[in-house]
Amino acid sequence: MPQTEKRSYDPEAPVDPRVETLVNELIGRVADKWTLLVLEELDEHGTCRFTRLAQLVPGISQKMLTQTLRAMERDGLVHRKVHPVIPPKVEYSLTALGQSLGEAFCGVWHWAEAHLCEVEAARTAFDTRD
Amino acid sequence: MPQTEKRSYDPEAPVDPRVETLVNELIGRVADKWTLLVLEELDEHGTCRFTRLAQLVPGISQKMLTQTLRAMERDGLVHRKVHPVIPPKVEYSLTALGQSLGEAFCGVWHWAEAHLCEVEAARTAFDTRD
DNA sequence: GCCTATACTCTCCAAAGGAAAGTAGGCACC
DNA sequence: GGTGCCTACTTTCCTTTGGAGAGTATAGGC
Repeated sequence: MPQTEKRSYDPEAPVDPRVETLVNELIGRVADKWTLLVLEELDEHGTCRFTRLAQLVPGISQKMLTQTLRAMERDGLVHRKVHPVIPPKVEYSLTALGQSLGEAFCGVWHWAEAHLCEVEAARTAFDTRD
Repeated sequence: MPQTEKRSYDPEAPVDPRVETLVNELIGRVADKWTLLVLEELDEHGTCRFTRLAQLVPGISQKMLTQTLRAMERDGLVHRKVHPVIPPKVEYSLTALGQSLGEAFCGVWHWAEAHLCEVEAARTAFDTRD
């Protein structure tokens, strides 16, 4: 079966190559393991503080959490609210843009839940075959 | 505004923590920059050979292309057809599972195209503010 | 004076990733 | 018969990224 259509959206797209490059860069930036996991926890739990997020995201190091949050803030995905108190209090929350990305990734979570067994079956088949 | 619902799908989910862990692992595996880019090119161009993919995916090294394709094959996302001829000929194509993942990521491509300008604006704002 | 709590920041080391050269093996050309 | 080509990888070497754990600054409580 050949491709019936190139993509399921935007069928008449000639797509400017510069735009395609930029989109590829953005995907490379945003399709990061930690970004995705942080996005999900913020989407699920709402506003969170640093240490809460560190507990929620399984296996992330403090360094990566800081870096990921900074990058997401730079991209306009999260809002960082600093309360100037002692001890320091910083709250992170999703912006509207971040929430829209979360919704866009919804389909992927769905897919992962739905096809978990298939993937595992494919893995064991691959491992035993070789 | 508090969270009106925890996720936009599966509102009554208590979600087995073991499943959640597995899903997280799978997301971490699949939400990789190179996996995503390879998936898109295979989705867009259909069956491709190794060197063709290397040209299509901007900036990938041969080692990463090999590793990514192997991992995707192991996960049942791509099919690897070897023609025993000289010079060697190997064709890669998406399986049904791979195509379903491509469709799931559709929303993310959509999002990236739609919000590119917002992200760039947020970046320049962040960079000049600091 | 000392301890605590918080959000980082720094240092050191291991793992991942990129560039470029090497490999296998039949085939065409000289 | 030797040389080089073609493709899909490997291998090697080196840079960058990422993780573990300790350190920093600050003010209030004991």
